[in-house]
Amino acid sequence: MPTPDRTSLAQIVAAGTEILEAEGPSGLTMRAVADRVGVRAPSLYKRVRDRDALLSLVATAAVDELGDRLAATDGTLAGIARAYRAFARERPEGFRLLLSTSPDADSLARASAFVLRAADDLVGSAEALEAARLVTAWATGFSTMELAGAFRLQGDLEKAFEFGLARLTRALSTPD
Amino acid sequence: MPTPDRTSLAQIVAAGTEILEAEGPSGLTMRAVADRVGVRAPSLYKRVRDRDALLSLVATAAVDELGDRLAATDGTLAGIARAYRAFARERPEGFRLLLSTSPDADSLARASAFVLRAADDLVGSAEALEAARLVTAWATGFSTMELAGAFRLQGDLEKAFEFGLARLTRALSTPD
DNA sequence: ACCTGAACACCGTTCAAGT
DNA sequence: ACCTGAACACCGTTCAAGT
Repeated sequence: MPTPDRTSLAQIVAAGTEILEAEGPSGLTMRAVADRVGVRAPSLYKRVRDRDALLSLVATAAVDELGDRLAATDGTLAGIARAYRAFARERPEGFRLLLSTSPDADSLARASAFVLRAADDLVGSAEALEAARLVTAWATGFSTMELAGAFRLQGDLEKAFEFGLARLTRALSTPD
Repeated sequence: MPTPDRTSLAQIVAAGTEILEAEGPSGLTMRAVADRVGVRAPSLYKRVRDRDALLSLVATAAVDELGDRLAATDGTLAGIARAYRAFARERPEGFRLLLSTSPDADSLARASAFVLRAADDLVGSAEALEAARLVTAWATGFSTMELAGAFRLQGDLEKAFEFGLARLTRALSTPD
């Protein structure tokens, strides 16, 4: 005797995303997700293998959102870097999750492609990959440390970000 | 009637560090730590407020070890960056923990001072802080992404690291 | 075919009772 | 003064039983 579906995978991932951002990773329990979508915890296992798989899906959703934001920039390295940092500040838990969990490879590749294209425009194809990695690593580390409160020494964080961006852009646009 | 101490805070932190590196953060349970030091879990609460406090102590021990490694370099930005990455590769869980937990401020300041001094030698005191943040953010992001397996595109990671280091060093040694 | 209650093996943490 | 067993409120997950 079939039963009508009372939830869906998309609804579960959306609930997971909202709970993650509101309560942090430890608040993202199977029971909390189930509560939010209106079923009991065991029912989630019909759509998701286990909690780790749910975290991966939430991480993938975060990368997809990041990709959307990068797509909406002007396509320069500076625009991309600023959008990247803005995402980290507005979605701190999603940002941290995507660094600690492996999101879907295609979603990751899509977001990476924007950085790669911007790097290619600036330095040419021979060094595009290395240049993209330089900028991505810097923006990732800057955002990670900013979220962790690791910049304890005094000084203006905006200034530090723009300083880094200016120096990186100049370093990449000067050949050799 | 006093009882002889059966463990110590140092022993608990050391056990936590070993378990973290061997089993990951989810394996670092109060019962696992208690087992390793030879007491029952409730006894740990005589020396540590709760599991979060223990994680902070383990994170601080990791920063201290990082500080020791930075102290053993030649003091150039390149030497420091390579030692930083080596630490992340050899102590991946400790490295991740120190980014997600706030370690002791003094320990963090000590490790930061080596980077700040190297930056000062290269760019002078006016821009030393920004330059140190640029290099630290890059090394942090590079290591984070390397550990996360986020560099999925083909290409040599050693080459990407040395490319980044060379460009950063050049960008910082050229004034303006 | 999906949903549920009950159950299991784990957690972190508290606390009264021992020595 | 430290250590312990017992207990509590939580977890993730499984599974037989319902519809």
